Amino acid sequence: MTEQFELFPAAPALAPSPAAPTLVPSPVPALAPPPPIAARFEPAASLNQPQSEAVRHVDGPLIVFAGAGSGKTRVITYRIANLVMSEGVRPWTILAVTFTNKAAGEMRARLESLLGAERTKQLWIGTFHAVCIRFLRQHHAHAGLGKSFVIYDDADQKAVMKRVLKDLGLDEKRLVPQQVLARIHREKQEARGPDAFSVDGPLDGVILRCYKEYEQRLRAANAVDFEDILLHVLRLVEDEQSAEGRELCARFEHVLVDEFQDTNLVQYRLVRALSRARRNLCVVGDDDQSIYRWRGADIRNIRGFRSDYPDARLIKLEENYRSSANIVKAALGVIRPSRERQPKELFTLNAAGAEVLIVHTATERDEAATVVDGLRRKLDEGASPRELAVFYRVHAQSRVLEEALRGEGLPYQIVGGLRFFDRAEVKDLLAYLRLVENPASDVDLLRIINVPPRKIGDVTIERLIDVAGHERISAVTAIPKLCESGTVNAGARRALTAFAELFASLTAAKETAGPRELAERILDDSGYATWLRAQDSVEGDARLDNLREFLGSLDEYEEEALSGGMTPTLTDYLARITLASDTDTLSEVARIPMMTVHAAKGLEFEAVWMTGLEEGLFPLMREDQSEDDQVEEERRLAYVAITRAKVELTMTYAATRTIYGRMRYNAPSRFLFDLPTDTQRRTATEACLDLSRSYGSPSSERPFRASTFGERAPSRSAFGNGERPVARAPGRGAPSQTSPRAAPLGVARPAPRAVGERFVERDLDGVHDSDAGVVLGSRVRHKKFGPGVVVELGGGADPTVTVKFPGWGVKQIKLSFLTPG
DNA sequence: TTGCCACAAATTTTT
DNA sequence: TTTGTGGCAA
Repeated sequence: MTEQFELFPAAPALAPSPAAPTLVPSPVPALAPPPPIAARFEPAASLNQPQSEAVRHVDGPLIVFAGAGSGKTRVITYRIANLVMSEGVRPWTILAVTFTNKAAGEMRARLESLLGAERTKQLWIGTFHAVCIRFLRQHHAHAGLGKSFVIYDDADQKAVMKRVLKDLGLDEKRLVPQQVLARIHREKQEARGPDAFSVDGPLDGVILRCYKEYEQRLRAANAVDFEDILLHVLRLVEDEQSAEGRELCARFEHVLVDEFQDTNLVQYRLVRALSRARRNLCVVGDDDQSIYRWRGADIRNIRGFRSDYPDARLIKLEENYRSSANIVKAALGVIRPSRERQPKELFTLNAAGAEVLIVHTATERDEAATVVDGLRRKLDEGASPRELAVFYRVHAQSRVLEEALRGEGLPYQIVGGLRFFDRAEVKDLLAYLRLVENPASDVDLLRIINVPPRKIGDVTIERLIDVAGHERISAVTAIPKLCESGTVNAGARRALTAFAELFASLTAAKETAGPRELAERILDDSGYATWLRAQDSVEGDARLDNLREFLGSLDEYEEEALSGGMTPTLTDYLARITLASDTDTLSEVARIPMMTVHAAKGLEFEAVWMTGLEEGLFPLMREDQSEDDQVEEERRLAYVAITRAKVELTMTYAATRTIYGRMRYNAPSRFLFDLPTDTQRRTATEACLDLSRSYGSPSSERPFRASTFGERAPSRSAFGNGERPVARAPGRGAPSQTSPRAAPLGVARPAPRAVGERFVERDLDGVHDSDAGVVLGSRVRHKKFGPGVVVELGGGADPTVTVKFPGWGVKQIKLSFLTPG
């Protein structure tokens, strides 16, 4: 089963260390001799025609539309190998930018086997952020930054913004820090500083003030946020006056950008500038897989590339080697309704393979049990856990799935979610470390000045900030001043002095101790470890464990740095982990990966379970944006998810889903209707059938049942062939895919049953809409309020829905008071 | 100043 | 549902 779709022998498994993902190589030795020009580079595996062209086109701009599973990574790595081996391009003049650290690590691993470790080390490979950090460390002065500037992550940024709002006397209720930040980030992603901020909306004036203040505070703290990392470098390379900037732009003979559809304006301008000397810019991407618009990615970069580079060579990779024909067809069915696409058509020569399985389930628990059954079946067939994957749209869905897997004793790993480095105790320790490294960082001081509790209260802290603000000094240096000023009482003064002494001793220790030793001293001397131990609780112990793990990651980092011939420094380590994500650290351990669809980008699995295929959840809907734009991106997201699967794909949805304590009735996702009928097989679980029976037959006179789907779903309804549902007797009609085999019991299930019984092959007509004919967006009518639109679906025996009535506002109404409108 | 309690809110995706 | 926040008493 596996070989059929195997592209090429698996790349040697290079385990990136969990804490410190591989970044870009060590600085290039200026005197490195040019590599010997080897015999013309011939890739071991054969390339198809377009792939080969993309590898060998070496002069001038190039854009490659690489469909899902079309061998994109192979093209990029071979292209680089070809440049170095056949064209004699010096490795350190090649810059390859990827989207994730993981992708960079994989590319590096593959190149090592093609080029050898030495030459690979000299290449510039990394994410935009990783690469720009390196530039920025070199040219920090141009950006007005100190040498050991720190990177503020989301939480830090939020803390800064909270203070800004407070100090500007703004009401936190009216102006949410996160929203102000979101707006500012949008500005920054489009390379607009406060001076270019256009004041249009009513709140814009205030936001501009916040923006200015925020920027100023970051600068004062010698800190940058994620956008700054790129912006500072952009300013440098676009500065014609700067010799450093000109040098940077002249330095690269070839620039390659992977996942180009997900670049934002700043990133695009960056690569334009960095490649302007030779114009050897190669961008690779797929507009159908653009899923990061919400964080500034501009799909026009890829769609409009040729208007900026009219002479660019355009190559399309349209043959999919990864997935079965049925899966490719399903993916095409989902993406085809998309409005604006670059013309291209994915195809495959692979066998049809199994049909895409669609399972209708009763509840999210039932759904989870279904997934568990499927997973177990694959494992019994001999699949390795790492070849399987469970996807969901939002993290909130993961808990129920986790419980189900744990209940059945299946090993799993959540990818993404709460990052290890986001845990409170780890962040505390990090704050100490960063403060020692960079005493100007006030957010870090405020985070830990009273952690563990050392009797420095809010009042004292406020005074401290006042003093710091007045004197225009950092909060740390303000501590002695505050003590001298006599405005605080003796107790507070003692506490402050003790803290200042602690800080001084740690600063002194930094001179001699490495990062690891320093971290340990912090835990001991600050009383943090003692404090946790004294709590004597499960949580406290878990936190101690996490901190131990953190120390372990420091060990690993030090080891790695030393073996690479570099001195481990705190600055370097801190930058690494701020830019690391858990997706980078998908471990080699045999566990079933579970992740959001976003986290799945760029990965592939033998068998995939997509869950929560329901209107409102996938596609996920927010009210504040136009629906069309949202659905377009959700559609691409579904396309990405489907194309991750090589051999088997299962999609599930639940008739009722309890999320955030509220039960909701969801209609099946519109994407299910877009799947070609001849590539799919539909089933429902026993529980689901019970549910539909208890709600009466599909022909009951509940309002809306017939009309609603007609409204939303395409006329080519995949479900509506008019056949009445017929449940087969348990045990008899088990679909061929489910092996008749006893499954262990979860607590929720009453009695042992054969796995096959869960699935009853049948047509779903009527099941999905018999209970809640209303879908999100359904038009309804109320006697008093007139016509309205359903914005939320409620549950219960007498279902209640939330309806927006023009002129009346949003009301919660029992379904029985509404008629179709 | 701390720690507890009650209440409210907010729930996407991440370098 | 969980998580965070604010007020209050000790």
